[in-house]
Amino acid sequence: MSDYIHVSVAWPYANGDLHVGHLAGAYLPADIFARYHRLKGNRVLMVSGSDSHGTPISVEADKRGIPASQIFGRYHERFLQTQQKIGISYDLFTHTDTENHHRIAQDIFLLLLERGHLYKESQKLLYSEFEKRFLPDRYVEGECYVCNYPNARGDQCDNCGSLLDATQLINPRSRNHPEETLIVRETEHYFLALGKFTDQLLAYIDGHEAHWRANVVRFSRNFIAEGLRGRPITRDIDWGIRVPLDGWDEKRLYVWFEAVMGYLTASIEWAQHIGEPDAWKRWWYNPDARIYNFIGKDNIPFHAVIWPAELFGIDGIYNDGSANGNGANATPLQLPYDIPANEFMNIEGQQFSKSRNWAIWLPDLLERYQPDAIRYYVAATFPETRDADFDWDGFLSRVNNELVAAWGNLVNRMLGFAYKRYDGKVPSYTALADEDAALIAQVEAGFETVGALLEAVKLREALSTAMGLVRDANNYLSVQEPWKRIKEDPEAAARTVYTILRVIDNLKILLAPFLPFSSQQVHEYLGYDGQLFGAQQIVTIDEAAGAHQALTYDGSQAVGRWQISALQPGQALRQPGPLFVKLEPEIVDQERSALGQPREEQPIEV
RNA sequence: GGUGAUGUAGCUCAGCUGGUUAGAGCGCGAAACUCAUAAUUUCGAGGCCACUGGUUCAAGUCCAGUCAUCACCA
Repeated sequence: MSDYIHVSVAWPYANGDLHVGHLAGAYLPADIFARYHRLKGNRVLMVSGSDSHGTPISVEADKRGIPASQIFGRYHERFLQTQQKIGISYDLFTHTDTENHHRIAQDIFLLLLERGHLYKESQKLLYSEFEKRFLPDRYVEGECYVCNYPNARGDQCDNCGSLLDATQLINPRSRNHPEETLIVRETEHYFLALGKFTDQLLAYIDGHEAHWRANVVRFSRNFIAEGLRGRPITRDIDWGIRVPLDGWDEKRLYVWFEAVMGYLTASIEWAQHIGEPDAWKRWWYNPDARIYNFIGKDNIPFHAVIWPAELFGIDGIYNDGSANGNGANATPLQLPYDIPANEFMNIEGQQFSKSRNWAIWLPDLLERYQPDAIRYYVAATFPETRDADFDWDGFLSRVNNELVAAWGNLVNRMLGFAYKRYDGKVPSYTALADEDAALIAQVEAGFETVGALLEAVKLREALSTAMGLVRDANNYLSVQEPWKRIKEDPEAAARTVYTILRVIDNLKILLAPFLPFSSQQVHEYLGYDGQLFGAQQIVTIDEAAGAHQALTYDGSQAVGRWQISALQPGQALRQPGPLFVKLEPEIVDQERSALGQPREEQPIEV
C-alpha cells in the first residue's frame, strides 16, 4: 500500500533570482525526498510557489521604479525556468497572486474571525502625508534615540546596534523622500491570538519530538517559552491580499499570515488543475498522510508555531459532508509531520548578501555547469546540522574527484568495455561466483540502508552511503580485472562484466533522487526505454480573472522503481559516452573573482 | 544583555545514552593496474578532539567558566 507524502517547500520571495542558498536550504532536499518517495511508489504531492507579496518585493519595485506586480511577474517566470532546468519536480509551483490563493486566504481570515481567533487593536506607526501611506520600518530613517546617531534605520541603529521602535526615532524621515518628516498616526489592525494555542502547540511538538531535528524542537520550544503574543496579520500597504471586510480597503493581509497557507491553496489548485477538485483531501484530511515542510532555519517559527496555530484555528475548511456530519468543523486539517529545516549555506566563508552580490545565482550556475554536478556538490554539503560553505575549490574537487572519477568513470569504463567487447550486449554467463554474488548483495542492501536514510531526511548521509557502494564496485573491478581475464579466462570476464553492469543498474536507482538527469542517461545506456521520472512542464493555468504560469510534474509515464535490478544477459546496450563534464581548474579563480562584482541578469535558456 | 547552536586530521565533515591504540571522503606520499574523461585500487603519513578547571576507575563524549563564529530574542 502506498503512503501519502506531502512535500511542501518554502515559498521564495519573487524579488530576485534563486541562489544556492535557496537550493541548499529547501528546494533540493525537498526534490530528493520527493523523487525517492515517487520511486518507492508512494503518492507524492509536492507544491510551492512564488511569494508575490511582502515588503521585499515592494522595496525592490520602488528601487527600480516599477510596479510590484512587474517585479514578481519577472522573477516568477525566472523561477519556473530555473527550477525546471535543475529538476525541482514540483507537482505544482504556482504563486500567491492567484484568484485561488486570494479567495482561500480570505476565507481562512473570515473563518478565524468567526471562530474568535482574531482581535482588533490599535497601533502607532509612522505615516507619510506625502505618500499617503504608512511606512514599513525599513523605509524609515532618523536620529537614534539611544545614541543620537543621525542615520539610524527604522528597526535598528547601525551605530550602537540597538533595536529601535521606529515611532520613537527623533525626526523620522522617509528613505524615499528624506526631506519629509514623518508623523506618528494611529492605525487599527487584526491580530491572531497566538497565545491561546500555547498548550496545543506544546503538545504538538511533544508528539513529534522523536522524529524532528533537535534544532527545530529546541527552537520551537524556546520560541513558545518566551511567550506567544498576538501577531498583527494585516498591514497598511496596497500590495497584497485585500482584507475581506467593509471599510478595510486600504489594508492588506500580512504576507506571512497568507504565504504559509500556500501549502494548502496550492494543493487545492493542483487538484483543480488535474480535474479532481477533491484530490487534495487525500493528504490534508488523511490522518495517515505525512506532510513535510522543507524550509530554511530562518522560517522555523512560522512553520513550527504560527502555521500550526493557524491550522488549529481553521480546524476544518471546505469539508462539508464529512463522516461525522458536523460540516466543515468535523475534521481538522493535517499538521506538518516533520519540518526538516536546514541551516544556511555560506559562500567562500561569507554570508550571502544580495546587495554586495556575494551570491551564486542559479541561472548563472546552470549556464556553465551540468544540473547533476550542481546537485551533487550541494547535496554532498547540505547544511543539515550546521551552516555549510559553498566554496569553488570544494566544488571542483567533489565534482572531478568524486562524481566524475568514481561514479562517471565507473559507468563510462564498464559500459564502454561491454559495448566494445561484448557486441553491444549485456554479456551472458553460466554461473556467478561468490564474489560476484557478494557485491550484488552488498549493493542491493543499499535499497534498505540508503532508503532508510532518505526516509529519515538524512540526505547527505544517504548520498555518501550510495557513493561508498560506488567505491566498492570500483574495488571489485580492480580485483577481478576483466580487461585482463578476457584474454585468459573469458568465462570469468563475462560474469564479472555482467555483475558490474547489474551493479551499475542498481546504483543508477540509488543515485537517481540526487542525480536524476545522469541516472536517466545510464538507464538508456543500459538499453532500457522509458523515463525514470515524469515530465516537468511549464503550463498556463486559467482562472476567471486571468491566467498564470506554473511548473507541473506528470509522473504517469515514469518507469523508475526503488527496487533491485533484474538485468537480463543479452539485453542490447546503447553506445555510451561520458556522463559528466570534467571541470577545468581555472574555474575556481574565475568564479571567485566574479563574487562581489556587479552582475547582469541574463535571459534563461530552457 | 538573554537563550540556543557550533568549534574534531591540510579541506569538508561523522562520532547515539562517557569505556579498548579517535573515524570517513577528498588532498598529500608510495606501490599496483591500464578497461576508462591519467580515471581506478591498495598501503602509508597526518589529530594536546577551541582553551581552562572539575566530576569519574574512565571524557571529543558529562558539569562550570573563557575565547571565537552563527542564529533567535530583548
